[in-house]
Amino acid sequence: MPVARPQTHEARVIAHVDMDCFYVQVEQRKQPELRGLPTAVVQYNSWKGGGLIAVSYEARKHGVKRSMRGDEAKEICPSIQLIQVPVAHGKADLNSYRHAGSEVVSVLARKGKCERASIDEVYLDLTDAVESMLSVTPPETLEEIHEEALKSHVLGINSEDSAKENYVKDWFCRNDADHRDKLLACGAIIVAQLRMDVLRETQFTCSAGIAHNKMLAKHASAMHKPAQQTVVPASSVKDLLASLPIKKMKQLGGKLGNSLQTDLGVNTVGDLLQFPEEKLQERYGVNTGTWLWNISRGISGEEVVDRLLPKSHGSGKTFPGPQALKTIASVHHWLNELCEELSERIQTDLEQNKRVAHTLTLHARAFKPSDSESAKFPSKSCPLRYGTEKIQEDALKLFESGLRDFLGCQSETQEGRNGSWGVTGLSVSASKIYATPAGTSSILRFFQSGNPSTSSSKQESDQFTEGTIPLSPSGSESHLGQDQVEQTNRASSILRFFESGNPSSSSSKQECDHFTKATLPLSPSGSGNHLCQDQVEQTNRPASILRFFESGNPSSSSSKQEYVHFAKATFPLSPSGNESHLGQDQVEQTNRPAPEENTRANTTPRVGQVEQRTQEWEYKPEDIDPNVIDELPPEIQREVRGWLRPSKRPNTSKRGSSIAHYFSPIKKG
DNA sequence: ACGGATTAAACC
DNA sequence: TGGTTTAAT
Repeated sequence: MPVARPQTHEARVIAHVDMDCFYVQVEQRKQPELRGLPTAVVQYNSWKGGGLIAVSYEARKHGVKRSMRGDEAKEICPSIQLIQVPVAHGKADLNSYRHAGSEVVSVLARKGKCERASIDEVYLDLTDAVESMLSVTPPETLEEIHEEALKSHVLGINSEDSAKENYVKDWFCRNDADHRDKLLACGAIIVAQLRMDVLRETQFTCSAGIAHNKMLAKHASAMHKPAQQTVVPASSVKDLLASLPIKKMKQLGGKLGNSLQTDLGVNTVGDLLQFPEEKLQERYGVNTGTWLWNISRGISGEEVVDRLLPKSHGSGKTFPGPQALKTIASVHHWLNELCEELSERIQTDLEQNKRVAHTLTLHARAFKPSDSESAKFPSKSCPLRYGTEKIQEDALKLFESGLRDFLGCQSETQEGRNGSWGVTGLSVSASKIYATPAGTSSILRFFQSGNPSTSSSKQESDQFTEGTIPLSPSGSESHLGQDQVEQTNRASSILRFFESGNPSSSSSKQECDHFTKATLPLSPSGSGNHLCQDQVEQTNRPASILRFFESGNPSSSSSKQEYVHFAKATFPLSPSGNESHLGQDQVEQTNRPAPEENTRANTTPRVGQVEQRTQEWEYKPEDIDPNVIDELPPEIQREVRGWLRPSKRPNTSKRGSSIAHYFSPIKKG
């Protein structure tokens, strides 16, 4: 499964950024009075208090863990605040978290290559940014390094707690430093800045790891949480891996890791070192064997790919035990719900990112009387046609087809109650998503209003566009009033401090602390600094990022507002200069390109829509299907002819026509 | 027959 | 290719 990749000769600087209990933070931003309290996000409140999917660090200290039931959590930690995941279409609705994740990506993508690894994690390749920093302002020339960077944990440097800052600073600024260490030091400074940017612009804290490859960075980011960062110098890799349990290594959490333990007696990554590459290869194959040999030495050539958007969208739901669906009608109902959500998501993707999905896939889990365990419900896929109704129709067809396969020649497969098959899980997903050509224009509008043929789908689509679903995080931060200007002025001193350049003067630092304390009371009682307190105890030195949340004096009643305004008002002041007045909606745009970054597209995407820098696919004029062009409205035909060529019509047995299918992507180059 | 809902990617 | 399997969060 893992694939060995050659390592590039040049030393890279890779960061892994991981949001701290992300869903909790999202909910706490919506409801700031929850900040500092033991909090968990829970879904499906009905049964045993629902299942926890995110737990705040305050709650973790009481032993609350993910995948616990709400009831258990209450027993262990009676004061815990349980927040329900929003529900839409009769199922958990993760849109607000997706959106928040996009906000974060928008900030982090400003330096170097950025890969969205999950809803709350990204990898960054900072090699270029570091190289240029090193050539202009290497750490030893900086007259001051920001506190947050100095709070980095650096693996392998020995230090006493009291003097640690100095150790880190010394490590950063050593003249005799290994070149690779200098690279990492710059990386740490850049990452600290990015994390502060994230906090300032989204109100979320995150943790990070900085190392020479993805694997090491990933491990590092988890070592000190929350709101801290960890550096892995090459010299400390060996010790780090020597004691790392094999199952904790990415890709080894499952069967392969088990096999390593039971078959080879390997319990730590270090234990792998004694096996010759050939032995590993003959047991696990060339690829996996080589990969294992490499990772045990901290070698991993896996590249950070520039991808800010997901490659597929899915919507699913389980129907455990007694809830199993036993009639076609009930399957039909839930399929419709799932398809509705999926349709909305791909529609949004189209509108915001100009991407078109090409494949619809249905997965199901089911049981039947006869052979009780082994048989699996087959996945089925087909060309994806835009429009909720079409998706619903196709998904049902796929299900029925799958059910026939599943039941074989078993007797009753028809309407109404049945023998006793039951469906315990359903999901639909959209994949093979390609960017449409950069040129926007009428073709997109055409897509956006659904399918050409049916007027009903157009209606639906319009309806949706008007906002049946909340696409922006409903929450405190979205309303920014007329007093924005005032706030902007007010925040200017903070900006100077936070803004990357030079946190030089000590006066500006003071100003910042003062401001922070005066305006950021997060808890009504005046004891709003639980998070910080906890951290102090735990680490004995609160990161300055945590202090951001500290509230010395919950002074004014308007303080909460001020806080929100602060966060909103400061971000648009990126050094780009062209700050026109933003409407309320556009305030949410956080990812304008930084000035020095010329590699970026010139669009200014919104949050929730994330800019793709590289156009991996393009459409060629030869791409049009002559059978279909006539179905297009005349004014569009001209345009389409410009950049499409005919493609084989997928699966002619499927009736109906999806415009999407007349676009066949051509690999660039 | 509860750790749910997603995502990704390798394999055949 | 589509469909299956593994894995991670």
